[in-house]
This record gives sequence, structure tokens and C-alpha cells, in this order.
Amino acid sequence: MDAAEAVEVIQHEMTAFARRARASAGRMHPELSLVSYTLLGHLEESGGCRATDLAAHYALDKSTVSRQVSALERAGLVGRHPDPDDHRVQTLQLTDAGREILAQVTRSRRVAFRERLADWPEEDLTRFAAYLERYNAGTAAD
Amino acid sequence: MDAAEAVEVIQHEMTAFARRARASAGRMHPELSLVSYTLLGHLEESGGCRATDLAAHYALDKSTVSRQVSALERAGLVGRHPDPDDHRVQTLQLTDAGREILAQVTRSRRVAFRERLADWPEEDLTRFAAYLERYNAGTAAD
DNA sequence: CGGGTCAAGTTGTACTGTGCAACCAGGTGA
DNA sequence: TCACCTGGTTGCACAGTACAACTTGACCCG
Repeated sequence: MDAAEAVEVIQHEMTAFARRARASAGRMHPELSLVSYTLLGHLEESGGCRATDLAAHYALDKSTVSRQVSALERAGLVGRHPDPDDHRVQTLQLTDAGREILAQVTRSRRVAFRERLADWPEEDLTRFAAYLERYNAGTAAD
Repeated sequence: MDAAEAVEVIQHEMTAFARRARASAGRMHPELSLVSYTLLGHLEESGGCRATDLAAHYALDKSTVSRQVSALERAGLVGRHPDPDDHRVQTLQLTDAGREILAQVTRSRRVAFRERLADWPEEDLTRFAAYLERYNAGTAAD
């Protein structure tokens, strides 16, 4: 396989993967869409941020984020904390329930991934992980 | 990085990638959605098949495929050819216009991929490609 | 200070992709 | 023949998304 072929394969496989990801995510975790999962994850990592930050980070419209956040709030998974300095701003934070669900989904995702990767030698795993990081780093939004 | 960490990273990066793929695909090729592109691609590869085959292959509902195909037909990109042996069946085939558009999108996707992967050494490209193939092979539907 | 402008977020509207269920039409086998 | 199977379409509902208009609050400059 030369470089040109490899690029073809990478393109093909990434496309195939992308097409499937949403559907399988929906099937595996009906309680949390891929977007919700991502937003919750970001809140956990960042320790709380504004809706606008989420929109910018994931290249989503602010209205989309607004609605997603509303849903997550209705579900009791995130809380809004008005910023005392700037009354336009509300900081979003995971609730305990949100943290719990997130952990649960992460756990089950992890199990699925581990299973799928069970027969990979460690060396291949680390190399594959590094490649993915490198590949994704070449994109604007995380 | 040990195996457990690598699995975490792979999970994280694949999730990130999946989340972004649709949006960027939509932005890059407004003339052809990711699904349409995939279906067209399959028709090209297979040299024509039935709607049911597409549904099975991509784990989509037959109604979804039916609508997508209708749209592609309206756009003049695929043609339906009734099966003379079984009047329930219609074989779908790319039209010349469909082949043209598909080639065009494939070309521009390829350029984008090449660009993103331009500074990768050939050895890394081929290894990454192999890993992706291996990873995706572990799933039911292509 | 006051008015213009900018920023955060919400809401109305529309569109796409999707699945499920009901249905139709054509084939198949007991 | 009649019951059942199969390929496909259509009606309906819903999620996720964007865009545009709007509200509210902050900020800056004259």
C-alpha cells in the first residue's frame, strides 16, 4: 500500500465510521444522544462553562445549544448558575445526576470499545490512539 | 501510554470525530449529504442493487432508503430499472449525472484528506489506514 | 449621562434524516 | 385458492439542526 492508496483507505474508513457512529450511539445509549453526551463530557472536563462556549467549541448554533441545554436541565442533568458579574451569562454545571449518567454511559462505551479492541496488541493500540489524536488535531473544533 | 489509556484515547477521539463528521461533510458538499454520497458510492461499487440491499447494508429503515432514493432520482442521479422477473423489485443504478457528481465529490474529499495528511510519512499513513480497516472490520454493517 | 453597539441567550420557523406502522402489490408454497 | 412472505411507498412523529428576530444586559464613546 502506497501513500495515495493509504489516503484513499483512510478516507473511506473514516467516512464509513462516521456514517455508522450516530446510529449505533443512539442504539447503545438511548438515554443520552451523542451530542448530549459530548456536551456533558465537556462540562465535566471544563468544570462548567457558558452555553456560548459550547456552541463555539462544537461549531453548533447557539440556538441548538440552548435547546440541548434546556433538555438536559429538564432532565436534571445540568444546572444553570447566573453569573453575578454579568447578568447575561449563566454558567452551566453538571448536577450529581448528570455526573452519574455521564459516568454510566462512559463506562458502557468503554466496555464496548475494550471489547472491540480486546485482541489488539498493546503496541498497536497505542499507535492507533496516537494516529487518531494526530489526525483529529488537524481540525479546528475539538 | 498503556493499553487502558490507549483505549480511552481511541474512544475519545473516535467520538470526537463522529460528532464532527456530519457537520463538516454538510459544509463541504452541500450538493450531496453524507448518506446520499454513501448510497451513490455503493451503487457505483456494486454496479446497481435494490433498495432493500442498501437498507440492509447500512442498517437503515427501508422507508428512509426509499425517500433518499426518491430524492436522488428526482435529482437525476439514479435511475430505477424494474426487474422483469419480479415486478416488486427495481434495480437502482447510477445515471451518468450521478456518476459525475459522485466522482466530483470523491475528488474534493480526496483533496481535503490529502491536504490534512500531507505531512504524514508514508509509513504512518499505511499503518493508520490498516488500523482503521481493522477497527471497522469489527462491525456488522459496512 | 445617553445613545449606539455588542454579547448571551431564547424563541419561532423550517428543513433533513430517521424510524415505526400501516399499507399496497407482486410472488410462493401448502 | 388462500395464507403468508417480500419489496417498496406513504403517513406520522420526533430529534437535531440552522437562521432570523427578538430580549436583556453590558460597554464604550461623545
